Amino acid sequence: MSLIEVMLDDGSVQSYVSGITAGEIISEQFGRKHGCVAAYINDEARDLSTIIDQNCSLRGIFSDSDAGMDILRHSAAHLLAQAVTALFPSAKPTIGPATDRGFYYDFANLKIGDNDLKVITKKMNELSRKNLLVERVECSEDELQDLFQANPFKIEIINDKIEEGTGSTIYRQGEWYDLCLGPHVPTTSKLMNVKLTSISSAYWRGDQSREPLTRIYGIVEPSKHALKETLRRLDEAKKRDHRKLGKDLQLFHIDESVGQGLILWTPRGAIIRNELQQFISQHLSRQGYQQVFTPHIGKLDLYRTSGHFPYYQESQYPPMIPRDVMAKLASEGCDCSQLANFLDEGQIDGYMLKPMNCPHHVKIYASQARSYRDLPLRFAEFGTVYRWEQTGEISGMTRVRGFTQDDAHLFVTEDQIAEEIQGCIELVQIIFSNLGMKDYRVRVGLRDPQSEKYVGDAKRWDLAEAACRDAAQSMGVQWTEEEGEAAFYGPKIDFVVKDVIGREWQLGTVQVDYNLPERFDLKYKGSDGEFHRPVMIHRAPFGSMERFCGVLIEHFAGKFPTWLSPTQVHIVTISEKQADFAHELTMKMRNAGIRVEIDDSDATIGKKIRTHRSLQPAYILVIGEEEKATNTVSIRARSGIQESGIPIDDFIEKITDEIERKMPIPSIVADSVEDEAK
RNA sequence: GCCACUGUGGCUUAGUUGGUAGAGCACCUGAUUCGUAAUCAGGCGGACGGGAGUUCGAAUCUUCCCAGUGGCUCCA
Repeated sequence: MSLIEVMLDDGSVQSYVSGITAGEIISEQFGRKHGCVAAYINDEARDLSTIIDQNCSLRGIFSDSDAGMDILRHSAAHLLAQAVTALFPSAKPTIGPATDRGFYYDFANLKIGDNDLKVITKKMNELSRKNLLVERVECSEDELQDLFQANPFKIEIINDKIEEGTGSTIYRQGEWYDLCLGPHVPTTSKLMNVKLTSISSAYWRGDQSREPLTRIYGIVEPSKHALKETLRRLDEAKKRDHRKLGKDLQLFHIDESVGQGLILWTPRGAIIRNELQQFISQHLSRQGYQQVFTPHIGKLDLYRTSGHFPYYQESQYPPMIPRDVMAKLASEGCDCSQLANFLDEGQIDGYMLKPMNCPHHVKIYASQARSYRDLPLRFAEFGTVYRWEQTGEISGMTRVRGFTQDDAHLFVTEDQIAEEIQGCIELVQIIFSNLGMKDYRVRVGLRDPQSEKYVGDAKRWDLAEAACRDAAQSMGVQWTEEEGEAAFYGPKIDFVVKDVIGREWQLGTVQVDYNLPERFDLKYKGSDGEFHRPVMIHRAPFGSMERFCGVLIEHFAGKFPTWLSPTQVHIVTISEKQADFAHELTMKMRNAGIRVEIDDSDATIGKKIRTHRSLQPAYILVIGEEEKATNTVSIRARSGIQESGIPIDDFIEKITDEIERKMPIPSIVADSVEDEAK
């Protein structure tokens, strides 16, 4: 019996009898309830059942770490597949990875509904309770072929992923086994606290031409308490979903008779949008932007030149063709496919809802002879664009078919690019920091070298991509490069944030474009007397007003800073006797530029508070006999904290200051304490 | 676009095996004038997303369309 030396994670080196398992060492170290799911052996993640027979380092992987949760989730996916195949023997498991919030498993040949989730969960719990040992088994390729012969998906993985003649491992729990590299939790009892959340679909290997699969999503936590907590958090997140809050707070409306993905900004929402636009406009004039206005439509030929119509037809609203042209075509017996051909070939022209503002701005540039002395030229417009998004993709305000970009196009010389990108990024950062949006990532979107969808030559692309990289680098924040995330005309720097349910949305964006100037043959006269080609920079710090507001609603959970609150102050009276005083007060505050709403109805004060707080004004002022007598107000913050006897002028001065300084949190009265309705 | 699920008055929602819809909030009216999360009473309002079908009879079954939700794919 030989001894081996193991270095533990506290740095100490202990001797053990060779042949001990990793799990046994961990149990010695942390006790039996160690909450450990696997271990790093020489920094490699392995099962707790791994036998230690030589000197090594050993570090437990606990379920409170990302790596630990990953293993727990992956194991839960196995348990899910075990339960599903037990209940639906014809279902064929394909793959089942962990995600950063839970896990899923994709099955072929499985048709289930929501009700089945309960049954499957029950089965999972039952299997979990059996405390099945999760065993790793090394198999040769032939053995694998044999074990999975009934499952063509697994066979495909074996054939594709496993090197000829090397074999791999399976994990076995009870009767069930799956092709897997592991590691996994030691027993199924670790997987008691699971919840299956939804059913959806996917395609085998993400390829629409391959088999459709049924995907089951779930979450798992190490303890009952943690599961409950996670479910509660998910529930909380749902409450701040902008689609719900948008309705509750009367910020926007989507009406099916207007159209899918078309936002109707209701008065309260319009205020928020307007404030944001005014806010950015200040910075635009400071940075030397010039405002322009352009129409919502343009001729097809314009978009033929820009490349939008030929390359992105399927994501645009269909063209509008003049009536007389239609009538003539009809009388000639023209069918739809001929019509499409005529449109493609440019034999007939029509109009299109603009998918982007740039062609219009390009035409403004081209409307005059430009000299290098004019550059950079910066044309800004809150321009509304229309895009034919796929039906299944449209969602709330974040993915829509008509939206307003806080757009601008900068026409610059090559050596102005870097500085101008800097200015654009500064705008985004001003917005984000002002609104306290810290949780975002920066992505430099590059072209996918495999794809044909991009316009322009490679040399230009290289230059533009280099410019974006340099700009990102000089920002001093973390950024990543992603191939295939470029616009079709150029690379870009995107600011990406997550919504409450974890979906990522691109907000601010800065894009470098060598192509449109080329396509439209834009020029400026240089100091050398020769014509040169300007470079365009597209940028939208908010991205789209719709998407930005959607994300912002969730960011603030509907509790906007005072300057953005649709109504900043709600005045409620205790009784009819203070009505006159309250109206005077309202007028006084409105004259000071404060958005005030008044309620002098005969409802009880409790009722009024309840009604008005649901609209989340920054402050509610309660006006009773005392306030009237002393010319003061009683302030109630969203937190429920109140302060009485504040002189009116005092309050007006403070709130005006708060609004002007765009304070992120109303702070005349403490807003920090939450007393959520039960 | 694909897969699954959902769709009842402005909002939230009940509606068992098919027999022509119940409620709360909101709204209106009356009473009440009451100090900080819902005063009391009465009333208006829906043929159940839309069309077609099965049936003596459908919100409840079938089918097509529309919209929403969760995903997939796609996102200039």
